[in-house]
Amino acid sequence: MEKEYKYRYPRPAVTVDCVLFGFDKGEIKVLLTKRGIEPFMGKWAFPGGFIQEMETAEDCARRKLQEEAGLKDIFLEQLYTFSEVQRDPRYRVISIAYYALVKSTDYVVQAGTDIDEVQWFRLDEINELAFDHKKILEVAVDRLKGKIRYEPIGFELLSEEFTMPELHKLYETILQRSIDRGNFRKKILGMGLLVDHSAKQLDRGSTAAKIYSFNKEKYKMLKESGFYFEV
Amino acid sequence: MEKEYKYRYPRPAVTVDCVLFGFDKGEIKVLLTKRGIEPFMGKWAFPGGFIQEMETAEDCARRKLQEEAGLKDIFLEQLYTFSEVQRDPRYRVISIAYYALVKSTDYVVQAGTDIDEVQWFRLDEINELAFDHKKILEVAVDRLKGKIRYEPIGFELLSEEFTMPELHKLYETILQRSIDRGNFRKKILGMGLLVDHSAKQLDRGSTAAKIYSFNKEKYKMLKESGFYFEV
DNA sequence: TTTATTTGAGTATTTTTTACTCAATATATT
DNA sequence: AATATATTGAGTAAAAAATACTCAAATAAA
Repeated sequence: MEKEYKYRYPRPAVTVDCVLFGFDKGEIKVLLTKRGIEPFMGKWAFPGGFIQEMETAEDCARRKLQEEAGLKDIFLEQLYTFSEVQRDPRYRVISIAYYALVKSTDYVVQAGTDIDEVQWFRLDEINELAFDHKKILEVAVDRLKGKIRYEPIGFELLSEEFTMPELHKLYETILQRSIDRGNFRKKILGMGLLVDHSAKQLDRGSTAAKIYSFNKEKYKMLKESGFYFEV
Repeated sequence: MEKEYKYRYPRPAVTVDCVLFGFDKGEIKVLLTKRGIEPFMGKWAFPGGFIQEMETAEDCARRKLQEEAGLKDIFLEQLYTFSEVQRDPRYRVISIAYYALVKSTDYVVQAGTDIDEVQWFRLDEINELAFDHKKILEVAVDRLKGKIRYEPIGFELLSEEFTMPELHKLYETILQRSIDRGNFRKKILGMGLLVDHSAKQLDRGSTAAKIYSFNKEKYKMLKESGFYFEV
Protein backbone atom coordinates (compact mmCIF):
# COMPACT_ATOMS: atom_id res chain seq x y z
CA MET A 1 0.00 0.00 0.00
CA GLU A 2 1.22 3.42 -0.89
CA LYS A 3 1.93 6.02 1.72
CA GLU A 4 -0.63 8.65 0.98
CA TYR A 5 -0.20 11.18 3.71
CA LYS A 6 2.54 13.68 3.00
CA TYR A 7 3.72 16.55 5.15
CA ARG A 8 6.38 19.18 4.87
CA TYR A 9 7.83 18.42 8.28
CA PRO A 10 8.08 15.12 10.13
CA ARG A 11 5.18 14.35 12.45
CA PRO A 12 5.06 11.94 15.35
CA ALA A 13 2.28 9.39 15.46
CA VAL A 14 -0.18 10.04 18.29
CA THR A 15 -1.94 7.35 20.29
CA VAL A 16 -4.26 7.31 23.27
CA ASP A 17 -3.91 4.74 26.07
CA CYS A 18 -6.44 4.05 28.81
CA VAL A 19 -5.67 2.83 32.29
CA LEU A 20 -8.94 1.33 33.45
CA PHE A 21 -9.34 0.75 37.18
CA GLY A 22 -11.88 -1.50 38.81
CA PHE A 23 -12.50 -2.54 42.43
CA ASP A 24 -13.38 -6.12 43.16
CA LYS A 25 -13.40 -8.14 46.38
CA GLY A 26 -11.51 -5.47 48.25
CA GLU A 27 -8.82 -5.19 45.62
CA ILE A 28 -7.90 -2.68 42.93
CA LYS A 29 -7.84 -4.20 39.47
CA VAL A 30 -6.55 -2.94 36.15
CA LEU A 31 -7.78 -4.03 32.74
CA LEU A 32 -5.16 -5.18 30.26
CA THR A 33 -5.39 -6.45 26.71
CA LYS A 34 -3.01 -8.99 25.24
CA ARG A 35 -1.45 -7.69 22.07
CA GLY A 36 -2.20 -9.72 18.95
CA ILE A 37 0.23 -7.87 16.71
CA GLU A 38 3.79 -6.62 16.75
CA PRO A 39 5.43 -4.87 18.42
CA PHE A 40 5.15 -6.56 21.79
CA MET A 41 2.89 -9.29 20.41
CA GLY A 42 1.73 -11.48 23.26
CA LYS A 43 2.52 -8.83 25.88
CA TRP A 44 -0.11 -7.14 27.97
CA ALA A 45 -0.91 -3.48 27.38
CA PHE A 46 -3.59 -0.89 28.06
CA PRO A 47 -6.48 -0.52 25.66
CA GLY A 48 -5.61 2.19 23.20
CA GLY A 49 -4.73 3.06 19.65
CA PHE A 50 -4.01 5.77 17.12
CA ILE A 51 -6.03 8.93 17.25
CA GLN A 52 -8.24 9.53 14.25
CA GLU A 53 -8.37 12.74 12.26
CA MET A 54 -11.79 13.81 13.40
CA GLU A 55 -11.82 12.89 17.06
CA THR A 56 -10.41 14.52 20.17
CA ALA A 57 -8.13 12.54 22.46
CA GLU A 58 -11.02 11.98 24.85
CA ASP A 59 -13.27 10.79 22.02
CA CYS A 60 -10.53 8.37 21.06
CA ALA A 61 -10.20 7.07 24.63
CA ARG A 62 -13.96 6.49 24.84
CA ARG A 63 -14.00 4.78 21.46
CA LYS A 64 -11.20 2.46 22.47
CA LEU A 65 -12.86 1.57 25.77
CA GLN A 66 -16.00 0.76 23.82
CA GLU A 67 -14.26 -1.28 21.15
CA GLU A 68 -11.85 -3.18 23.33
CA ALA A 69 -13.76 -3.55 26.57
CA GLY A 70 -17.38 -2.90 25.68
CA LEU A 71 -17.62 0.04 28.09
CA LYS A 72 -19.70 3.18 27.70
CA ASP A 73 -20.30 6.33 29.71
CA ILE A 74 -17.73 5.80 32.40
CA PHE A 75 -15.56 8.18 34.41
CA LEU A 76 -12.61 9.24 32.28
CA GLU A 77 -9.94 11.87 32.80
CA GLN A 78 -6.71 12.80 31.08
CA LEU A 79 -3.66 11.49 32.92
CA TYR A 80 -0.46 12.64 31.22
CA THR A 81 1.16 12.75 27.80
CA PHE A 82 4.16 10.50 27.35
CA SER A 83 6.63 11.64 24.74
CA GLU A 84 9.92 9.80 25.24
CA VAL A 85 11.49 9.56 21.81
CA GLN A 86 12.11 5.80 21.92
CA ARG A 87 8.99 4.66 23.73
CA ASP A 88 7.84 2.75 20.63
CA PRO A 89 10.44 0.61 18.83
CA ARG A 90 8.90 1.24 15.40
CA TYR A 91 8.88 5.00 15.12
CA ARG A 92 8.14 8.08 17.15
CA VAL A 93 4.83 7.73 18.97
CA ILE A 94 3.47 10.19 21.50
CA SER A 95 0.79 8.80 23.77
CA ILE A 96 -1.91 10.81 25.50
CA ALA A 97 -2.83 8.63 28.48
CA TYR A 98 -6.21 8.62 30.23
CA TYR A 99 -7.41 6.87 33.33
CA ALA A 100 -10.92 5.54 33.71
CA LEU A 101 -12.90 4.14 36.62
CA VAL A 102 -15.55 1.50 36.28
CA LYS A 103 -18.29 0.41 38.67
CA SER A 104 -17.63 -3.26 39.27
CA THR A 105 -15.36 -5.40 37.16
CA ASP A 106 -18.24 -7.63 36.11
CA TYR A 107 -18.75 -5.71 32.90
CA VAL A 108 -18.68 -8.08 29.99
CA VAL A 109 -15.39 -7.44 28.34
CA GLN A 110 -14.96 -8.15 24.68
CA ALA A 111 -11.77 -8.41 22.72
CA GLY A 112 -11.49 -6.18 19.67
CA THR A 113 -9.46 -6.42 16.50
CA ASP A 114 -5.77 -7.15 17.00
CA ILE A 115 -6.53 -8.28 20.53
CA ASP A 116 -6.38 -11.82 21.84
CA GLU A 117 -7.64 -11.40 25.32
CA VAL A 118 -8.88 -8.90 27.82
CA GLN A 119 -8.36 -9.52 31.51
CA TRP A 120 -8.46 -7.86 34.92
CA PHE A 121 -5.24 -7.92 36.97
CA ARG A 122 -4.42 -7.08 40.54
CA LEU A 123 -1.68 -4.45 40.73
CA ASP A 124 0.79 -6.90 42.25
CA GLU A 125 0.26 -9.39 39.43
CA ILE A 126 1.52 -6.96 36.84
CA ASN A 127 5.17 -7.34 35.99
CA GLU A 128 6.13 -6.55 32.47
CA LEU A 129 3.97 -4.52 30.13
CA ALA A 130 4.31 -3.47 26.50
CA PHE A 131 5.94 -0.13 25.63
CA ASP A 132 6.32 2.18 28.63
CA HIS A 133 2.98 1.08 30.05
CA LYS A 134 4.51 0.12 33.39
CA LYS A 135 5.54 3.75 33.81
CA ILE A 136 2.08 4.91 32.74
CA LEU A 137 0.55 2.60 35.34
CA GLU A 138 2.71 4.10 38.08
CA VAL A 139 1.60 7.59 37.17
CA ALA A 140 -2.03 6.45 37.07
CA VAL A 141 -1.88 4.78 40.49
CA ASP A 142 -0.30 7.89 41.99
CA ARG A 143 -3.01 10.02 40.45
CA LEU A 144 -5.77 7.77 41.76
CA LYS A 145 -4.29 7.85 45.28
CA GLY A 146 -3.81 11.57 45.19
CA LYS A 147 -7.20 12.40 43.78
CA ILE A 148 -9.48 10.13 45.76
CA ARG A 149 -9.01 12.24 48.89
CA TYR A 150 -10.02 15.50 47.28
CA GLU A 151 -12.61 14.56 44.73
CA PRO A 152 -15.46 12.09 45.02
CA ILE A 153 -14.10 9.75 42.37
CA GLY A 154 -14.13 6.73 44.69
CA PHE A 155 -17.85 6.29 44.09
CA GLU A 156 -17.08 5.65 40.43
CA LEU A 157 -15.47 2.39 41.50
CA LEU A 158 -18.53 1.13 43.36
CA SER A 159 -21.93 0.13 42.05
CA GLU A 160 -24.58 2.80 41.92
CA GLU A 161 -25.75 1.47 45.29
CA PHE A 162 -23.15 0.59 47.86
CA THR A 163 -22.75 0.05 51.58
CA MET A 164 -20.66 1.88 54.15
CA PRO A 165 -18.28 -1.04 54.70
CA GLU A 166 -17.66 -1.22 50.94
CA LEU A 167 -16.83 2.47 50.74
CA HIS A 168 -14.68 2.24 53.83
CA LYS A 169 -12.75 -0.71 52.47
CA LEU A 170 -12.26 1.06 49.14
CA TYR A 171 -10.62 4.02 50.83
CA GLU A 172 -8.45 1.82 53.00
CA THR A 173 -7.34 -0.15 49.96
CA ILE A 174 -6.47 2.79 47.77
CA LEU A 175 -4.88 4.92 50.47
CA GLN A 176 -3.10 1.88 51.88
CA ARG A 177 -3.74 2.66 55.52
CA SER A 178 -6.41 1.77 58.04
CA ILE A 179 -9.05 4.38 58.66
CA ASP A 180 -11.16 4.46 61.82
CA ARG A 181 -14.63 3.21 60.91
CA GLY A 182 -16.58 5.58 63.14
CA ASN A 183 -14.65 8.66 62.11
CA PHE A 184 -14.88 7.75 58.43
CA ARG A 185 -18.62 7.23 58.71
CA LYS A 186 -19.11 10.53 60.54
CA LYS A 187 -17.08 12.45 57.98
CA ILE A 188 -18.72 10.95 54.91
CA LEU A 189 -22.28 11.16 56.24
CA GLY A 190 -21.54 14.64 57.58
CA MET A 191 -21.02 15.93 54.06
CA GLY A 192 -24.64 15.13 53.31
CA LEU A 193 -23.85 13.71 49.91
CA LEU A 194 -25.06 10.15 50.45
CA VAL A 195 -28.64 9.15 49.80
CA ASP A 196 -29.86 6.73 52.43
CA HIS A 197 -31.99 4.12 50.69
CA SER A 198 -33.40 2.80 53.97
CA ALA A 199 -32.91 -0.65 52.54
CA LYS A 200 -30.54 -3.36 53.51
CA GLN A 201 -28.65 -5.94 51.59
CA LEU A 202 -30.71 -9.04 50.97
CA ASP A 203 -29.82 -12.54 52.08
CA ARG A 204 -27.57 -11.38 54.83
CA GLY A 205 -29.85 -11.10 57.82
CA SER A 206 -28.64 -8.88 60.58
CA THR A 207 -25.19 -8.66 59.15
CA ALA A 208 -26.70 -6.88 56.19
CA ALA A 209 -25.36 -3.43 55.50
CA LYS A 210 -27.42 -0.38 54.75
CA ILE A 211 -27.55 0.81 51.17
CA TYR A 212 -26.45 4.25 50.06
CA SER A 213 -25.87 6.04 46.79
CA PHE A 214 -23.88 9.16 45.98
CA ASN A 215 -25.81 12.31 45.13
CA LYS A 216 -23.88 13.66 42.15
CA GLU A 217 -26.23 16.55 41.49
CA LYS A 218 -25.99 17.79 45.06
CA TYR A 219 -22.21 17.54 44.90
CA LYS A 220 -22.12 19.65 41.75
CA MET A 221 -24.27 22.30 43.39
CA LEU A 222 -22.29 22.35 46.61
CA LYS A 223 -19.02 22.50 44.70
CA GLU A 224 -20.17 25.55 42.80
CA SER A 225 -20.91 27.30 46.08
CA GLY A 226 -17.40 26.58 47.35
CA PHE A 227 -17.80 23.19 49.03
CA TYR A 228 -14.60 21.19 49.13
CA PHE A 229 -14.78 17.40 49.28
CA GLU A 230 -12.05 15.91 51.46
CA VAL A 231 -11.61 12.54 53.11
CA MET B 1 9.32 22.82 -1.52
CA GLU B 2 8.31 19.25 -1.79
CA LYS B 3 6.56 17.43 0.97
CA GLU B 4 9.06 14.84 2.00
CA TYR B 5 7.49 13.15 4.97
CA LYS B 6 5.10 10.39 3.99
CA TYR B 7 3.04 8.16 6.24
CA ARG B 8 0.54 5.41 5.72
CA TYR B 9 -2.05 7.00 7.98
CA PRO B 10 -2.78 10.65 8.63
CA ARG B 11 -0.93 12.20 11.55
CA PRO B 12 -1.77 15.31 13.50
CA ALA B 13 0.93 17.94 13.95
CA VAL B 14 2.09 18.22 17.57
CA THR B 15 3.13 21.45 19.27
CA VAL B 16 4.16 22.44 22.76
CA ASP B 17 2.93 25.64 24.41
CA CYS B 18 4.29 27.19 27.60
CA VAL B 19 2.34 29.27 30.07
CA LEU B 20 5.03 31.21 31.91
CA PHE B 21 4.04 32.81 35.21
CA GLY B 22 5.92 35.54 37.00
CA PHE B 23 5.19 37.57 40.13
CA ASP B 24 5.94 41.26 40.13
CA LYS B 25 4.86 44.08 42.44
CA GLY B 26 2.26 41.92 44.13
CA GLU B 27 0.74 40.79 40.88
CA ILE B 28 0.76 37.61 38.84
CA LYS B 29 2.06 38.11 35.34
CA VAL B 30 2.04 35.92 32.25
CA LEU B 31 4.52 36.10 29.38
CA LEU B 32 3.07 36.37 25.89
CA THR B 33 4.67 36.63 22.48
CA LYS B 34 3.19 38.55 19.59
CA ARG B 35 2.83 36.35 16.55
CA GLY B 36 4.80 37.49 13.50
CA ILE B 37 3.26 34.97 11.13
CA GLU B 38 -0.12 33.58 10.18
CA PRO B 39 -2.36 32.27 11.52
CA PHE B 40 -3.26 34.84 14.14
CA MET B 41 -0.49 37.20 13.02
CA GLY B 42 -0.36 40.14 15.39
CA LYS B 43 -2.21 38.27 18.14
CA TRP B 44 -0.65 37.36 21.46
CA ALA B 45 0.12 33.72 22.22
CA PHE B 46 2.19 31.58 24.53
CA PRO B 47 5.76 30.72 23.58
CA GLY B 48 5.70 27.38 21.80
CA GLY B 49 6.18 25.52 18.59
CA PHE B 50 6.31 22.23 16.80
CA ILE B 51 7.96 19.32 18.51
CA GLN B 52 11.11 18.04 16.84
CA GLU B 53 11.78 14.41 16.01
CA MET B 54 14.47 13.88 18.59
CA GLU B 55 13.17 15.78 21.58
CA THR B 56 10.62 14.99 24.28
CA ALA B 57 7.76 17.39 24.91
CA GLU B 58 9.58 18.74 27.96
CA ASP B 59 12.79 19.23 25.95
CA CYS B 60 10.74 21.15 23.44
CA ALA B 61 9.17 23.34 26.12
CA ARG B 62 12.60 24.18 27.55
CA ARG B 63 14.00 24.90 24.10
CA LYS B 64 11.15 27.26 23.31
CA LEU B 65 11.50 29.10 26.62
CA GLN B 66 15.18 29.52 25.86
CA GLU B 67 14.67 30.64 22.27
CA GLU B 68 11.73 32.92 22.78
CA ALA B 69 12.30 34.27 26.27
CA GLY B 70 15.97 33.58 27.02
CA LEU B 71 15.13 31.45 30.04
CA LYS B 72 17.04 28.43 31.33
CA ASP B 73 16.68 26.00 34.21
CA ILE B 74 13.31 27.09 35.48
CA PHE B 75 10.42 25.23 37.09
CA LEU B 76 8.42 23.47 34.39
CA GLU B 77 5.61 20.94 34.58
CA GLN B 78 3.21 19.42 32.09
CA LEU B 79 -0.23 21.01 32.23
CA TYR B 80 -2.61 19.28 29.85
CA THR B 81 -2.84 18.17 26.25
CA PHE B 82 -5.33 20.03 24.11
CA SER B 83 -6.70 18.10 21.17
CA GLU B 84 -9.83 19.81 19.90
CA VAL B 85 -10.01 19.02 16.20
CA GLN B 86 -10.41 22.61 15.05
CA ARG B 87 -8.13 24.38 17.49
CA ASP B 88 -5.82 25.43 14.66
CA PRO B 89 -7.44 26.86 11.49
CA ARG B 90 -4.77 25.40 9.19
CA TYR B 91 -4.84 21.70 9.98
CA ARG B 92 -5.07 19.34 12.91
CA VAL B 93 -2.68 20.36 15.66
CA ILE B 94 -2.48 18.77 19.08
CA SER B 95 -0.78 20.87 21.73
CA ILE B 96 0.96 19.56 24.81
CA ALA B 97 0.83 22.51 27.21
CA TYR B 98 3.30 23.18 30.02
CA TYR B 99 3.35 25.78 32.74
CA ALA B 100 6.53 27.34 34.03
CA LEU B 101 7.34 29.59 36.96
CA VAL B 102 10.07 32.17 36.93
CA LYS B 103 11.79 34.02 39.76
CA SER B 104 11.17 37.67 39.04
CA THR B 105 9.95 39.03 35.77
CA ASP B 106 13.12 41.05 35.28
CA TYR B 107 14.68 38.36 33.14
CA VAL B 108 15.82 39.85 29.90
CA VAL B 109 13.38 38.58 27.37
CA GLN B 110 14.37 38.27 23.78
CA ALA B 111 12.17 37.78 20.78
CA GLY B 112 12.92 34.79 18.58
CA THR B 113 12.27 34.04 14.94
CA ASP B 114 8.69 34.67 13.80
CA ILE B 115 8.14 36.76 16.92
CA ASP B 116 7.70 40.51 17.06
CA GLU B 117 7.55 41.11 20.73
CA VAL B 118 7.63 39.46 24.09
CA GLN B 119 5.81 41.05 27.00
CA TRP B 120 4.54 40.40 30.52
CA PHE B 121 0.81 40.86 31.12
CA ARG B 122 -1.34 40.98 34.21
CA LEU B 123 -4.10 38.37 34.06
CA ASP B 124 -6.81 41.01 33.84
CA GLU B 125 -5.14 42.65 30.85
CA ILE B 126 -5.47 39.54 28.73
CA ASN B 127 -8.51 39.48 26.51
CA GLU B 128 -8.15 37.70 23.25
CA LEU B 129 -5.38 35.23 22.53
CA ALA B 130 -4.41 33.20 19.48
CA PHE B 131 -5.75 29.66 19.01
CA ASP B 132 -7.37 28.24 22.18
CA HIS B 133 -4.74 29.88 24.37
CA LYS B 134 -7.34 31.64 26.49
CA LYS B 135 -8.64 28.22 27.48
CA ILE B 136 -5.11 26.99 28.15
CA LEU B 137 -4.53 30.01 30.38
CA GLU B 138 -7.64 29.20 32.41
CA VAL B 139 -6.46 25.66 32.99
CA ALA B 140 -3.01 26.92 33.95
CA VAL B 141 -4.32 29.47 36.45
CA ASP B 142 -6.51 26.81 38.06
CA ARG B 143 -3.55 24.46 38.30
CA LEU B 144 -1.36 27.15 39.87
CA LYS B 145 -4.04 27.97 42.45
CA GLY B 146 -4.66 24.35 43.23
CA LYS B 147 -1.05 23.33 43.47
CA ILE B 148 0.45 26.18 45.44
CA ARG B 149 -1.26 25.01 48.62
CA TYR B 150 0.09 21.47 48.47
CA GLU B 151 3.49 21.80 46.92
CA PRO B 152 6.15 24.43 47.56
CA ILE B 153 6.02 25.87 44.05
CA GLY B 154 5.35 29.40 45.30
CA PHE B 155 9.04 29.85 46.02
CA GLU B 156 9.71 29.41 42.31
CA LEU B 157 8.01 32.74 41.75
CA LEU B 158 10.22 34.63 44.19
CA SER B 159 13.92 35.41 44.01
CA GLU B 160 16.28 32.95 45.61
CA GLU B 161 16.20 35.23 48.67
CA PHE B 162 12.89 36.66 49.73
CA THR B 163 11.16 38.18 52.72
CA MET B 164 8.19 37.01 54.74
CA PRO B 165 5.93 39.85 53.55
CA GLU B 166 6.75 38.95 49.95
CA LEU B 167 5.86 35.31 50.49
CA HIS B 168 2.72 36.27 52.38
CA LYS B 169 1.62 38.63 49.63
CA LEU B 170 2.28 35.95 46.99
CA TYR B 171 -0.04 33.50 48.70
CA GLU B 172 -2.72 36.10 49.23
CA THR B 173 -2.53 37.10 45.57
CA ILE B 174 -2.68 33.62 44.11
CA LEU B 175 -5.27 32.23 46.51
CA GLN B 176 -7.28 35.46 46.28
CA ARG B 177 -8.06 35.78 49.95
CA SER B 178 -6.47 37.45 52.94
CA ILE B 179 -4.40 35.25 55.20
CA ASP B 180 -3.60 36.16 58.79
CA ARG B 181 0.01 37.28 58.93
CA GLY B 182 0.91 35.73 62.26
CA ASN B 183 -0.67 32.40 61.52
CA PHE B 184 0.92 32.27 58.08
CA ARG B 185 4.32 33.04 59.54
CA LYS B 186 3.92 30.42 62.26
CA LYS B 187 2.90 27.76 59.79
CA ILE B 188 5.62 28.43 57.23
CA LEU B 189 8.41 28.79 59.78
CA GLY B 190 7.05 25.80 61.66
CA MET B 191 7.77 23.53 58.70
CA GLY B 192 11.46 24.29 59.15
CA LEU B 193 12.05 24.67 55.44
CA LEU B 194 13.19 28.28 55.38
CA VAL B 195 16.80 29.26 55.85
CA ASP B 196 17.09 32.39 57.97
CA HIS B 197 19.85 34.51 56.47
CA SER B 198 20.00 36.75 59.52
CA ALA B 199 20.27 39.63 57.13
CA LYS B 200 17.88 42.37 56.33
CA GLN B 201 16.99 44.19 53.20
CA LEU B 202 19.32 47.07 52.51
CA ASP B 203 18.30 50.68 52.14
CA ARG B 204 15.12 50.27 54.09
CA GLY B 205 16.17 50.96 57.65
CA SER B 206 13.85 49.61 60.27
CA THR B 207 11.14 48.78 57.79
CA ALA B 208 13.55 46.31 56.24
CA ALA B 209 12.34 42.72 56.14
CA LYS B 210 14.39 39.72 57.12
CA ILE B 211 15.74 37.58 54.33
CA TYR B 212 14.92 33.91 53.90
CA SER B 213 15.52 31.25 51.30
CA PHE B 214 13.78 27.95 50.71
CA ASN B 215 15.73 24.77 51.54
CA LYS B 216 14.95 22.56 48.56
CA GLU B 217 17.21 19.71 49.65
CA LYS B 218 15.60 19.53 53.08
CA TYR B 219 12.17 19.52 51.46
CA LYS B 220 13.15 16.61 49.22
CA MET B 221 14.38 14.62 52.19
CA LEU B 222 11.35 15.37 54.34
CA LYS B 223 9.03 14.54 51.46
CA GLU B 224 10.62 11.13 51.05
CA SER B 225 9.98 10.39 54.70
CA GLY B 226 6.31 11.25 54.35
CA PHE B 227 6.24 15.00 55.05
CA TYR B 228 3.35 16.78 53.42
CA PHE B 229 3.65 20.45 52.55
CA GLU B 230 0.41 22.33 53.06
CA VAL B 231 -0.45 26.01 53.44
C1' DT C 1 6.25 64.03 65.62
C1' DT C 2 3.54 60.84 63.34
C1' DT C 3 3.03 57.15 60.10
C1' DA C 4 4.27 53.03 58.09
C1' DT C 5 6.39 48.50 57.86
C1' DT C 6 8.24 44.80 59.76
C1' DT C 7 9.65 41.49 63.49
C1' DG C 8 8.41 38.40 67.07
C1' DA C 9 5.79 36.52 70.82
C1' DG C 10 1.74 35.28 72.69
C1' DT C 11 -3.26 33.93 73.79
C1' DA C 12 -7.91 32.43 73.72
C1' DT C 13 -11.42 30.16 71.21
C1' DT C 14 -13.16 27.17 68.02
C1' DT C 15 -12.86 23.42 64.97
C1' DT C 16 -11.10 19.21 63.40
C1' DT C 17 -8.87 14.95 63.91
C1' DT C 18 -7.80 10.89 66.25
C1' DA C 19 -8.44 7.07 69.07
C1' DC C 20 -11.37 4.99 71.46
C1' DT C 21 -15.93 2.68 74.01
C1' DC C 22 -20.48 0.78 74.31
C1' DA C 23 -24.91 -1.24 72.92
C1' DA C 24 -28.01 -3.58 69.76
C1' DT C 25 -29.14 -6.88 66.04
C1' DA C 26 -29.64 -11.45 64.16
C1' DT C 27 -27.55 -14.81 61.02
C1' DA C 28 -24.01 -18.24 60.66
C1' DT C 29 -20.94 -21.36 62.94
C1' DT C 30 -19.50 -24.62 66.33
C1' DA D 1 -27.40 -23.45 72.94
C1' DA D 2 -23.65 -20.72 73.00
C1' DT D 3 -20.49 -18.10 70.39
C1' DA D 4 -18.56 -15.59 66.71
C1' DT D 5 -19.44 -12.32 63.20
C1' DA D 6 -20.65 -8.09 60.63
C1' DT D 7 -23.10 -4.47 60.82
C1' DT D 8 -25.48 0.03 62.64
C1' DG D 9 -25.37 4.00 65.44
C1' DA D 10 -24.14 7.01 69.23
C1' DG D 11 -20.93 9.01 71.89
C1' DT D 12 -16.60 10.78 74.37
C1' DA D 13 -12.10 12.41 75.68
C1' DA D 14 -7.86 14.15 74.29
C1' DA D 15 -4.81 16.08 71.06
C1' DA D 16 -3.81 18.91 67.28
C1' DA D 17 -4.71 22.52 64.14
C1' DA D 18 -6.87 26.58 62.57
C1' DT D 19 -8.57 31.11 63.45
C1' DA D 20 -8.78 35.58 65.11
C1' DC D 21 -6.83 38.36 67.66
C1' DT D 22 -3.37 41.57 70.93
C1' DC D 23 0.86 43.74 72.27
C1' DA D 24 5.55 45.64 72.02
C1' DA D 25 9.70 47.18 69.71
C1' DA D 26 12.47 49.29 66.07
C1' DT D 27 13.31 53.31 63.03
C1' DA D 28 13.32 55.41 58.34
C1' DA D 29 10.30 58.23 55.81
C1' DA D 30 6.72 61.67 55.53
